[in-house]
Amino acid sequence: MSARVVPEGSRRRRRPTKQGAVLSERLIVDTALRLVARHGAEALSVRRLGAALGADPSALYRYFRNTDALLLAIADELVGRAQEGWEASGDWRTDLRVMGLRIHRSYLAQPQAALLAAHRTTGRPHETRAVEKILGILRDGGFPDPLAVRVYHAFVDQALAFAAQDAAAAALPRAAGEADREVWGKVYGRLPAETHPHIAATFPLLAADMRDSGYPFALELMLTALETLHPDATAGPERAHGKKS
Amino acid sequence: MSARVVPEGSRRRRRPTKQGAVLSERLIVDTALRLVARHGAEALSVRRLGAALGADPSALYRYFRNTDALLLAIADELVGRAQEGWEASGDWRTDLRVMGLRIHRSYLAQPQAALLAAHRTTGRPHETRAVEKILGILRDGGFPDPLAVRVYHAFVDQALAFAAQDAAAAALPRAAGEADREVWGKVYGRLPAETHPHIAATFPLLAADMRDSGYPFALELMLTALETLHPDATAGPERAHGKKS
DNA sequence: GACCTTACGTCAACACCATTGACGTGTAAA
DNA sequence: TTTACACGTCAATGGTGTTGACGTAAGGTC
Repeated sequence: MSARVVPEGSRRRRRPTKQGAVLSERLIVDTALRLVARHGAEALSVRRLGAALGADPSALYRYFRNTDALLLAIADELVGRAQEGWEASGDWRTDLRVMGLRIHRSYLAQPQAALLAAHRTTGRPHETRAVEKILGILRDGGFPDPLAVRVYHAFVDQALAFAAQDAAAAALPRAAGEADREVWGKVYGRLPAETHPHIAATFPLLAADMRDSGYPFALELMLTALETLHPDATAGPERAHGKKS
Repeated sequence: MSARVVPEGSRRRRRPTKQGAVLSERLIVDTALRLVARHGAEALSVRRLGAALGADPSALYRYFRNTDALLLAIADELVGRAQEGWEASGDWRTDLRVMGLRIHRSYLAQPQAALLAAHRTTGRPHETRAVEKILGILRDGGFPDPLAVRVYHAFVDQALAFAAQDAAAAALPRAAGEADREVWGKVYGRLPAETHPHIAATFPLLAADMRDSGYPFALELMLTALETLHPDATAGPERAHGKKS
């Protein structure tokens, strides 16, 4: 047994592999992300990652305790990427909308890792920074603390839940994903009006709508509702007052 | 190769296994659910399920083309359980609310299985019936078809996404789950106001709110927004100042 | 420049996984 | 009673994550 993993900070010996690669936590995470992006979620296995790195698969265990630890490292990277370059506009509607879509998009870019990350609380720097930002949008936007907190919770959970949901669809093995999509034509398209009148009546609309994620519309609905809950609900929309943060 | 699976309707020979079990689609799904409930999602493998049934693992392939088909059958069972005994009240707000909470609850009752199932489109009987019901609530409630379809999509995805999200938290290995919950006290509770002013200012509220699911509030927000979008919105609740989309 | 310690890449093995083709038994229909 | 074939079983294939043992070469020390 023994502790095979040496913490990244105290690494000193950097021995190249037989094929000449010099491994590092960073290189492994990046290679994994490239592998998934290029060949799909099911291509991410220890053996394949080893091959892509030009190293023996078991070498990875010198850097990560197990594949779970590797996926978490990848996930943390995603949280960071979602915030990269974001700046507050000062209008809470805009800021929430952009932040929600950013989270959703960034997770979708790496479905496999997203699935693992979306329901964990890591407490790592990227995550706390994101929490701080969203709370800031709401409090600076004029929501009183108790409401801001409830809204924060619903907003974040919804973004993460949809991200995971859509990521799961994207991470499905090719065959299973196609099967799911075919169900719409093969099953729902052929339900008779006698037994399923509502489906039969709206089928073309349904089939078209279900192709995309439901998140953008769900997000708009949430923003609409927040408009009515906001303390100055009577005031107009566009009013970028002084900002903060 | 060849078609090993005989459709459930036309089964005739029921030969007991060596250990005396008489297999059926129903028995297999029920056993799988029991297995998952008892030993966690990772205990669900063809081999273990075979053992639990008292049959050779490969016997399952006489009933399901592959493990994916089995998963879909499990998923549909959960959908069915969510609808059991439901009756329309005639008020679309009430009906949507009840339906959403039912789905959420039914999935949470089997967190491990829910995780495997919440992301799939099965096209099976229970699922189509649920789709028909929800579409019916919206169309009978007065939403015009194009809007009804969009709302249906957002509503269902929201319910399933939150269900999966909360199921995931409930299904986490005990150690990992506790670790995640501790993060709130150990990390978020100790962030200094200088670097994370918003978190520091609202921490007690945050820690309390994050203990429960965000779904009920998110669902209310969606219903509030739908009130605004509904054709006879003018009568609506107080401060819905003619927002349109 | 020689020596020592040990990090870390490699190898081989283990236990598990899903899936499939061939086989033969016993059931149910004729 | 006979016959056909449904379906449970067996064995094999090629995948997976993970680990213990091993040796080599890198880095620090003198």
